[in-house]
Amino acid sequence: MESELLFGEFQRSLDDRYRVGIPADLLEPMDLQSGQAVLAKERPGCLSLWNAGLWRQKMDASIKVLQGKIQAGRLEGRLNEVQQLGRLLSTRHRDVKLSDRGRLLIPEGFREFLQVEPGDDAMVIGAAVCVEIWRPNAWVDYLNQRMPRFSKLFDKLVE
Amino acid sequence: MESELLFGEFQRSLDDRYRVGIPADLLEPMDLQSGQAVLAKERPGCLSLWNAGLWRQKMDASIKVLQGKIQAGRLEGRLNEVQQLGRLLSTRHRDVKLSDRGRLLIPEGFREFLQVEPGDDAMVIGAAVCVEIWRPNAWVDYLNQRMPRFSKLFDKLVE
DNA sequence: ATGCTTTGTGGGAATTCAACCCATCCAGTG
DNA sequence: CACTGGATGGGTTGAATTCCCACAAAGCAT
Repeated sequence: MESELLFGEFQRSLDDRYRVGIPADLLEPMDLQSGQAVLAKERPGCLSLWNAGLWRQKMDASIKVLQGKIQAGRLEGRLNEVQQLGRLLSTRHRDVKLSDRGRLLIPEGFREFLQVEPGDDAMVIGAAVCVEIWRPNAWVDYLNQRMPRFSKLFDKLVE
Repeated sequence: MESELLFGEFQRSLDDRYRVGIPADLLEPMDLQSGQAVLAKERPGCLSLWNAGLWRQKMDASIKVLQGKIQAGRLEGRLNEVQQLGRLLSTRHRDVKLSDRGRLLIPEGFREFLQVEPGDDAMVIGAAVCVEIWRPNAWVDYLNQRMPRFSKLFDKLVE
């Protein structure tokens, strides 16, 4: 299904209406059907943009696991937690449609999460299976914290 | 495949457009196909430049493995980790193409990492399997710190 | 219902930046 | 002392990105 992995780091700026241009290098391999995509809240200062089909796969897999656990009675006493999870899942993502030349309008509710103002810069990052949009600050913080463990993670996934 | 090892230490200056000339003594043995190369962030103050083919041996092979695993669905439940790895891979290296007489344009994002301003000097070092570009400061610091252990390392690798 | 305001979309103009190419400068050499 | 090859600087072109404005759609108040 999805063949190409997404890589690359780009600096982009938001225009006065909270739009970012997604670079062609990342947009093409994403292979969006008429611009249909899913935008998700990843962590404060970071959003992720998914091919709608791939997102569905990802969600289905998680939901299947959850369903299995419920049926096995393993979450018996924790139904309220499941309910809470369901609630969070609802706000965590939203369908979006990229306009003409691959421009993404960051919707209300996601702007605050990303903590950006119109005109601010943003980093657009290829994250193998999706594209991420970072507040520059959050990005460098993340790198400083996470880069040291890079090779361990790399080995784990490749071996 | 690659036979010649790269050695030599050269001082070069960045012009006002962030270009460095790679000395012919290093460029020739690198044997780049139409200037195709890979630039990687080695450590703050140091970038490394690789023959694209050699880099592929080093890294792309692993990425192919990863890609294969994903397509086989073997990382279905671990997309998070793949995503995380992808992120880190994205900042770490970048395809570059050396222009006319082996001049390298240091791309946005690598300039800050190397901590250079236009017009600054840089050291261009043959590191056996690749060429490194150092901020002069970082280079002497590294030498001061590392040189004492040089002979031990030398013996270890040669014996 | 109508007009005003806010928000999203499209696209053109302006600007920035890298690729390309050539000119100059300098050192080493015959 | 002219010549050669490498290093550096700079102009021009062309593409990509940003800035900005006009238009459309939706929401709100009168």
